[in-house]
Amino acid sequence: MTTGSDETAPTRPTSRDVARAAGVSQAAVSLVLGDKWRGRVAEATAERVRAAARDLGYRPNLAARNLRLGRTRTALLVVPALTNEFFAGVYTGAARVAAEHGFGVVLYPSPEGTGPARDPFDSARAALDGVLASSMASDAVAAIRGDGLPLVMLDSDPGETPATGTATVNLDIADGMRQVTDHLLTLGHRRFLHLASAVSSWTFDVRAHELAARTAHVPSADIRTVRSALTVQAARTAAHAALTTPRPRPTAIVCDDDKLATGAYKAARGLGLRIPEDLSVTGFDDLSLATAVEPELTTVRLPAELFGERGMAALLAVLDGRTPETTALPVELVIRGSTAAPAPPS
Amino acid sequence: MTTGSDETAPTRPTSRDVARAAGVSQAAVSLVLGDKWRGRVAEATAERVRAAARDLGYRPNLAARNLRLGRTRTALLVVPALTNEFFAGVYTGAARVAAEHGFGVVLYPSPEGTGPARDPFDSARAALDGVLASSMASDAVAAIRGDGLPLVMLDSDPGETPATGTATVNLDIADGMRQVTDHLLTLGHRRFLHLASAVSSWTFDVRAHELAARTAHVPSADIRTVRSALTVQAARTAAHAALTTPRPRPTAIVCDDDKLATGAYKAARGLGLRIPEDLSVTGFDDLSLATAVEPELTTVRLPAELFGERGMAALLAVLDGRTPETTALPVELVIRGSTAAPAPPS
DNA sequence: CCCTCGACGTTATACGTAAAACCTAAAGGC
DNA sequence: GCCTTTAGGTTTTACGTATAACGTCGAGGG
Repeated sequence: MTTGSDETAPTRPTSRDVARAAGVSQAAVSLVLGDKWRGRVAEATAERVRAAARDLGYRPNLAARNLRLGRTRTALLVVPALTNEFFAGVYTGAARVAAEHGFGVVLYPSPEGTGPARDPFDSARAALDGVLASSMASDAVAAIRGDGLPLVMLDSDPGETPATGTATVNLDIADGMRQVTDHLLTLGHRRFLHLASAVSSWTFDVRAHELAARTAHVPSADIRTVRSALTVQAARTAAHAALTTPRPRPTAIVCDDDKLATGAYKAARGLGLRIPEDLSVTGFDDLSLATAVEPELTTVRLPAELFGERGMAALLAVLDGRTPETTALPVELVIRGSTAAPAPPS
Repeated sequence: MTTGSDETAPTRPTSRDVARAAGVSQAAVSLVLGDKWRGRVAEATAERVRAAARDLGYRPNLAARNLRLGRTRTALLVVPALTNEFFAGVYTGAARVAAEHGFGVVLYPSPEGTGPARDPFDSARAALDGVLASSMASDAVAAIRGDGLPLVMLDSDPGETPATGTATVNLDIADGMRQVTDHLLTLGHRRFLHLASAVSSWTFDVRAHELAARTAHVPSADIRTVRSALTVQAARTAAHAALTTPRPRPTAIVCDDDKLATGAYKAARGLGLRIPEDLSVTGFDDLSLATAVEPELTTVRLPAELFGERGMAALLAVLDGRTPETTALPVELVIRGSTAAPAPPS
């Protein structure tokens, strides 16, 4: 029924309404409310304007302001999944820095897995000034590149920075993996299973590369790799399959993130293996999951909020025409109960 | 250095540029690209326009469109925390329905805990048509109410629907809690610990009320309540404190959500209590955490995506001037390994 | 006494789009 | 032959804001 339309359309007041109420011109309202009235409008008049705005419940029309200014002071943060605590931290940091500069941050969780939806980015697109995107959400990023928006990639390959208006911010993933590998090597482990992410991106490629490089000059070191989707269930299945092949069983499972490690826990339990006596397990990210499982997980802590802060700072720099300096943020190995020396080959 | 400004400002092409390139008026471009050209523009001309738009890489200016149309086709989803898988599901459902109607959804994670930041909503505000808000993010909602935006509350008290342009969508939390309570009562439990959320909102109040109501007519039934922030660590501390008081130990812990239940697990383990032999534990939400812990958790599964779909449908109805019908969506008890009959009082 | 200058505003304009109102020419009806 | 209709567009306007450009009035200086 589109018939019943009330006549008193309660349309939101505009700056012109405020002007009428205060007995001034619309321009004066804009000056006062935009805090640019010093030496242009008398204090008494300004107060009258503010009072009128308050009375009418005036809220500026964002669309009009954005159109006039040619910018929106809004940035998009593209994340691979909403459930990831790590990206929650990234958001928090990014939002804080953005707010300090009068910017807002809007989230776009890239639809996972199910192939590229028809223009996966378009529906979420608010009017944006720039984009901060995780390298893990690569399918969504492609659509964004075409829009010519300033773009800062999170944890993408710093070597290739093709387009202008594009920058990269990184965590020192390589060093994190180095610390994990050295820790396990020092404990005496030689046979590794690498439970890797099925989605390929720089941040995961680095892990594999560093694990291989670090063990390359260790005699008798052996690495097997198995890939899995980034869920506990998928990891459990993948780990179970890998642990039941006839080959000599690995003494340590190195996982690309904590969810995968939790899957490894469940697979090990299912096979009657004790952690860490029969099998050491390491994770990556240090999510709350890492301390929820038993035993608590040895993993690599990432400075998520700082990462978000740096990313947003880089984006603001790009928007400002400056070139952001790019550094890799340090990460930290957290040793807990899931790693120990392997049982001697009896 | 704001001195170096390049002269070839690569400004985005407008519909007027497209018009020039295609040799038509700007209005014709708008008609063609807006798919309203049937019987108004010749097919050949339309094709010329589309080609020009493609060549120039034309993207319509959202701010201008929003201003012109007076609406943005964008809704805000206010969630209490980004890490919550439940709200990830809600988002997925809401985004799907929104997309079917040409709407986009933007997320606003209400800053948790640390008191109301200065206008917590303002910084994230894109130009919005309406808001979908969790009742758990109550502080942010207050700011939104003032803006006069159409608002649909998720899991808020359906009894009080004060403002116009406001509706409520609910899950049948009461029934979920009824099922939990009945399950435990049937197993023979009589002494309960209710590990409740420290943040108060309708969705949690219902749990407490139903637990009390359901056990009221059971002789010798006893309930103690302890509140905790919604994190594993806080829950562990709270549960530990409650389990070490001199009073007779409860045989079952009923938790307001799965995170709290995980905290209860850790507290129990720390005290040498076995689950479920010495202590039954129940959760709420059925997050992936529920199957990551050992033993897997008996909990209540919530139809998160359906909830998001219904919420967005209700918001779209309100925006359309219709009155959404309000129903409580069914929930389901999932019985796993964390509940069993209590040990006989030997 | 004229000119300048600062204080206090106002008027006018542009941002890019959508759509209502308008125009023109050719085809068709009677 | 004149009137109507229809296809195929164009001209114009409005959305609400920010700001550059422009007035105006009184005080003060020379």
